[in-house]
Amino acid sequence: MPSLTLLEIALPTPLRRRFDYLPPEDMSESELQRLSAGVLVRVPFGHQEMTGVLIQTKTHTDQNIEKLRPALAIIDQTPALDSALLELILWAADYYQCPEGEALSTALPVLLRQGEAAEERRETCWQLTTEGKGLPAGALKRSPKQALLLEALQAHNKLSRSDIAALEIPATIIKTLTDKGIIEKTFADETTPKTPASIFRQAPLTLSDEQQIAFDQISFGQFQVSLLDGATGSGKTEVYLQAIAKVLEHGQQALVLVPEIGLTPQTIARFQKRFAVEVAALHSGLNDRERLDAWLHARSGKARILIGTRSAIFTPMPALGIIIIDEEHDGSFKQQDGFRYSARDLAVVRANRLQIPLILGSATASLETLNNAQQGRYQHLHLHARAGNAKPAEIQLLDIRGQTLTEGFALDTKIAIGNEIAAGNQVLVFLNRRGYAPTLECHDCGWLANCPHCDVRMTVHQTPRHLHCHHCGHQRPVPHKCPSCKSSRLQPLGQGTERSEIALRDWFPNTPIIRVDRDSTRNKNAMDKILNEVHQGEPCILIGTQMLAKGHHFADVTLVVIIDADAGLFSTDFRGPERMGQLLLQVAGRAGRAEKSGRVILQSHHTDHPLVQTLFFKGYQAFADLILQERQITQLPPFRYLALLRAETKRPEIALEFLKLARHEAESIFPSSPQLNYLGPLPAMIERRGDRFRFQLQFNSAQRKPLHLLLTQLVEKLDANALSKRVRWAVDVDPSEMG
DNA sequence: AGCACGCCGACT
DNA sequence: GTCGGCGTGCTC
Repeated sequence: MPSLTLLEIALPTPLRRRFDYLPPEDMSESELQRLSAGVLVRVPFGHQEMTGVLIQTKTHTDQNIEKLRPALAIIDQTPALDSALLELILWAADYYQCPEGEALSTALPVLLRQGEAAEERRETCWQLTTEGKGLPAGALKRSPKQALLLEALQAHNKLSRSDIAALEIPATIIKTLTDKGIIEKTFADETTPKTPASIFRQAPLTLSDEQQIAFDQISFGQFQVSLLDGATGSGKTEVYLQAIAKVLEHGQQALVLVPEIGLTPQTIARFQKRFAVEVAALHSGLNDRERLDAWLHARSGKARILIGTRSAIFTPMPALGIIIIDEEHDGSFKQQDGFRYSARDLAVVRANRLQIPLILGSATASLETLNNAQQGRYQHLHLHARAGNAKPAEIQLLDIRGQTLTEGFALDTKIAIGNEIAAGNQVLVFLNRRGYAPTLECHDCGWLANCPHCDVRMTVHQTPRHLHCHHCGHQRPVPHKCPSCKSSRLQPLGQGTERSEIALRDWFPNTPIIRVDRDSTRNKNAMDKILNEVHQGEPCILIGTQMLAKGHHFADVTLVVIIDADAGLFSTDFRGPERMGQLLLQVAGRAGRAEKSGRVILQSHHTDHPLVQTLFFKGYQAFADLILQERQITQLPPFRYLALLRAETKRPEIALEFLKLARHEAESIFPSSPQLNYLGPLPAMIERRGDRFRFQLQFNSAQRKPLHLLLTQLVEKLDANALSKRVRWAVDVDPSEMG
């Protein structure tokens, strides 16, 4: 008698264990033998049904065999995840102390999780119905667009959605003709992908000497991490493109990760213009079906290049030959909830396992990466020259201590903006705070508009006029009278982009003022419209948040104004100064990119602060070295390894009690020592958020290994404790935000 | 996490 | 009389 085969499955629950199932009832023994890890399985779970990932088949279970239920179905015989990727995800779940099932489900496209078959969709097309075919040429004359579509279909038999769009026929016409019974939906013919004669659509550029030297240092076919260090416009992208060309020539695939706001149609177009191979993109603008399609194309090898944001690091690519991470210092590579992984760090692991090169590009590399380069673990490649012979911008630190500011602008700043506009140039004003003003204050009693659910002030917004909490989303009307003293003298306090926009409009009534922040670009295509307008090159003033600093090129901007260079200098988060430096340099880099030379004005109350001085007069490397020295003294990353145990509850005592227990347990596993020590429980930076009180316990270790060991044992202990069920808690390994 | 079951307050 | 509040218990 053959021994019973059981399925060990990881399910998307926070429960840190796997579940055993009997095979589906209709499954034959031979089919069962062929099952491999990574296959998706539909199973009953409690009163629900869910999709899990098969980890292995086995013959023994520690459960009562009577309790096992049969799985419902194997979704697809071919594994959704190949074994290398499955192992990477399981490794990451362990490293980040995240339940396996949760990690696996973050890594899988939503549709697969919902039980959809992992099949490529055939493109929908439209064709003429029998009735439609009976229509004479030149019919439907009264509607030119309808006639055009009819004519096109008479000529081409089948047209896809994009074919029709290319004829400038709106989607409503498709619906009208479908309703009239003239056309009908069908599928595209199965096309065999044609192998392009050349991988190039456009010949590669000739590399500069510096680019060539950098490129020559990249070794293919083996594990190697390169920090490609060069300012915006120094030609990093050309090095990426040629490195990609190299792996494509070997029949391999390339994975490119970019920051969340960096994945614009222009970015994708840049790769498509160069290469004649299929380029797939994974970004937040896609719907679930489009995501699955891009994912499937990468997995089948049809797509040779995949460009994506953070989660694209988990895409199966059977012939991956290189990983490139652009703007590697960007915070969006670390997920901030659920499975708190760092795509950049996992890229190092993935590249190492596959023995392929990884390129980390940045002009303002993270201190972790810089330190790795200094220690010789990564090679450090430099690109100094700015493309097109552009001169570096001239930096002016404007000391605003004691100066009268109108709407946040010093008089000199205002004059400089006016001069630049008069000379026919464009100006960029950077203020990293959206809304009209950070809060509302009562001039008579000092009342401040606090959020009823969080320990933060509510931001005043002007259009539409309301108070908005940027932490929980709570909104309310702006009061006419002070709720505390009934005074009507309520005034907005501080400066936001909306307010600066209004002030600039008032001062420069004949110049277009273009605001760029999350509010002004909320609508689809809003950003494209803005970019088009700016690229016309007419004089204008751009005012916006960090959205302006990342990714977009404004060739005609000759003056960059930074309203408040001090934000971040004294932040509670130890990474504040590092982030400030990266952001300021990025903004400053927007000036003078073309023939025109640029100028940057930084308004600051701390022009003589050593970090500010170093950053602007000695450069980023010196600035980074200064911070690194500090980090070494204060025992912080990258010299030490951190983890946080975060806990939140509606009643503060419970979260606090939970963390006290956690600390006690931690002490009993590893007594606190200089090698591995504990801090807390402490209240989070914003103690109450969305009506929940938040606390955290900090772990600081000289090495990764003991910290990981401690966390694993601690989580197990906590999981077994009843208190843990009454608390929303999570471990954050290598946290990027300490709040 | 979901989702059930289970025992106490204000309303169609 | 019910609808529904969230406490707690379970999921192979």
